[in-house]
Amino acid sequence: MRLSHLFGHTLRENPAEAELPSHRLALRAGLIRPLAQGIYALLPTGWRVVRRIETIIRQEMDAIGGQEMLMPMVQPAELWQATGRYQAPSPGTALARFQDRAGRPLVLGMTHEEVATELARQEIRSYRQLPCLIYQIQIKFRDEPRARGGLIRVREFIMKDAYSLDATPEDMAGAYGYIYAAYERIFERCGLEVLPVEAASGMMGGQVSHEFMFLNEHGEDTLLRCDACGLAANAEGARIGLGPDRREVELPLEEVATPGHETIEDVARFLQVDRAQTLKAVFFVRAEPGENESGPDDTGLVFAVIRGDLEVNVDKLSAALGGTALEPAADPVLRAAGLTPGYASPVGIRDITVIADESVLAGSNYVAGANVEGYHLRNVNVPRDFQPDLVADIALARQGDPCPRCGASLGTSRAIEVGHIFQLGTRYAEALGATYLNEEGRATPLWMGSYGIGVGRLMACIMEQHHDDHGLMWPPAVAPYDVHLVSLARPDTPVEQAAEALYADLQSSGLAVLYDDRPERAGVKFNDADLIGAPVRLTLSPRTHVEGEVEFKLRTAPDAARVPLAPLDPLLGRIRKATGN
RNA sequence: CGGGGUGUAGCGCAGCCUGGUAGCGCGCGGCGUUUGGGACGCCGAAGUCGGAGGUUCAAGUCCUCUCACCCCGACCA
Repeated sequence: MRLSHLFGHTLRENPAEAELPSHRLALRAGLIRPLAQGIYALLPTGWRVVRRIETIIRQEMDAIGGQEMLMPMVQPAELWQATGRYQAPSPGTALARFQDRAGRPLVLGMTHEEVATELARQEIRSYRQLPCLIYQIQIKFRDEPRARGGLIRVREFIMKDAYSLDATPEDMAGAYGYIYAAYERIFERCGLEVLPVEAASGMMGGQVSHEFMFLNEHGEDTLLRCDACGLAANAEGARIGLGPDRREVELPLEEVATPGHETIEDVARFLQVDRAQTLKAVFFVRAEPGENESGPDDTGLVFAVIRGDLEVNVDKLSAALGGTALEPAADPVLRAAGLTPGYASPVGIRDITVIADESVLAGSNYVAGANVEGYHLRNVNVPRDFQPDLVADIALARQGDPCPRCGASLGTSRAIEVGHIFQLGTRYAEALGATYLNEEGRATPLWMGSYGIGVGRLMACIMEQHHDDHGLMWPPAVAPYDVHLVSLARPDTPVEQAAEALYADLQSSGLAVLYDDRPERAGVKFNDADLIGAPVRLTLSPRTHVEGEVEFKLRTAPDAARVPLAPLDPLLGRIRKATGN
C-alpha cells in the first residue's frame, strides 16, 4: 500500500477525547474513527489487524474441530422470549429491540445462544451427530449504558462466538477444556498476556465459567488474586475462605438488652465480641414476587443471614435463588412482615425465605437480633435456633479476605475481559426444545457451552500491551503490515526507482508492505512509521543507495543495520525472521 | 440514570470572568528554498463559535432549555 493514497491519515497531535493509550494510538495511527458513542469505523489499517487476529482465531478454532458459519444479526424476539432473556432484567435495555413493517418484534443480536440453539434444534437429531462445535465471527450490538475507553467497551463490536453441542455433561466439560486450551493459544499467538480466572456467569446462566483477563489499570473488572497459590477470580463472583472454624460448645440462648445499638459495629463493641461472632441480617425483595420460586412465602421478601464481618454479594444471592432480581427492602416492608429493623432476627421467623451464607455454619454462639426493639440474642446456633431455607455462598469477596484455596490474604488487580467461556448446561436447549435421540431412542436436551472473544477489544488490549511513547509496536503475527518501507528519495531519481523496485519485489515475495512514497521530510516519515508500528522498517535513501544498501530496523530495537539490496534473499530472510512470514 | 468536565476552522487550543470587527499553532492549496527524526519564507482557502430561545443598541462572551462527546459511578460480556 502506498502511504500517499492510504485512506486514513495519521494524527500529529493527541485527540482530546482519548485517554487510554490504545484509544489514543488507534486514532492517531489511523486505525479507527468514531461514528457515534461506542460505534467505530475500522479504517483499512485497523481492518488489516482485525483480519489477522481473525485468521489466528479461525486456525485455532478449526484445529479443534470448529465449524465456521454465520448467524443473522437480526433475530425474532420470540426466540428471546422463549429463553426468558427478552423479559429478564439482566440484558434489559442493552438488548436493542425494534419492529419490522408488519409490527413483528425483532432484536439485534447481542449474542447468539438463542439462534445457535434454534439451529441445533433443527439440525441435530441423533447422538451420532455429536459432538459439534460451531462458531462465527459476527457483529454484535449491545446498547450499553456507557461505552468507554475507545475499543475497550463499545456498543457495536466484532465478536467470535462459539457454541458446543454435546450429549452429556461430561462431554460438555471436555469440549470446554479443548476450547479453554485453544483460547490460551489464540491469545499467546496474538502476543497478549492473559490470565484465566474463575468468573460469574451473569445473564448467560450456567455453573462453570472462566474469563480471560488482560491485566490493565484501566480495566473495568476487579480481580482478586492470591499471591501465595496463584488463584485468581473476578471479584464479582469470587469465593472467599471462611477463616478458622469457630465452632464451640453450644451455650443456652439468652436475651440481652442492647438499647440504641442497631449496627453490627455498635452491637459488637457494646457486647465486647468480635464482629465475626455476630450475625448480620440483610433484606431484599424480589423484583417479580410470587412466581414459582422456592420458599414458603409470597411476600417476595428474602432474609439473608451472614457472619457479621462479611457483606452480602447481591449477585451471588440472586443466583442462589435461581436468578431472581433483588432490590433492597425498605423498613416499612420489614415492619409489615413482622420484623424489627435494627434488631431483626432469623430466630422464630416463619413465612419468609431465610438464606444463610456458608460462613454461618463455621461458627457458633452468635449474637443476633431478638426481633424486639432494644434487644439482641446471645448464643444463637444453627440449626438449633433457626433453620435456613437455603445455605449458599453469598459472601462478597473483598481485598484482604482469605483465599478460599490456601487462606492467604487476597489482593486486587484491575483487568479487561477479552474472552469469556461458559458451560451453559441444558438451559437453552430445554427452553427451545433442542433435543437429540440418545442410544435408547429417547429425546434428551443438548448440553451446550458458549465461548466468546471480543475481537476489537482484543486488538485494543494488544495495543495497550505493545506500545511506547512513539507509537504502536505490533506483535508480528497481528501487525497490519510486515514492512514499512520509507523512501527518502527525491522525485525522478535512480533512488526513487530503486525504492519502487524494492516495493514491488517485497510485495511479490508475499510480504505486506506499507510504502511511504510521500514527498515528506525524513522526520515526518520516521515518526509515522513509529506510530503505525510495523515490525520492520526499511529505509532507502541516497545515502544508503550509493552503497547499494538499505537500512533495516526493528520497531522494537533501538538501532538500525545496513543490508545489501542485491541479492534480495538475505534481506528477505532477515525480514521473514523478524515477522514470521 | 447520578456526579464531574468539554463543545470556537480538519486536529490541538486561546478568547468568555469584565458583551463592542473571531484569533494562535499544526494541518490543507500555490510558489520558492530545504532534504536522515514532526524544515523555512511568501501568498491563500477554510468558522451557522454544538443547537434553540431569551436579555441587550450589540452575545463566542450573560440567562434558560436542549444536544453531543469524555471521565467517575450505577449497570454490563
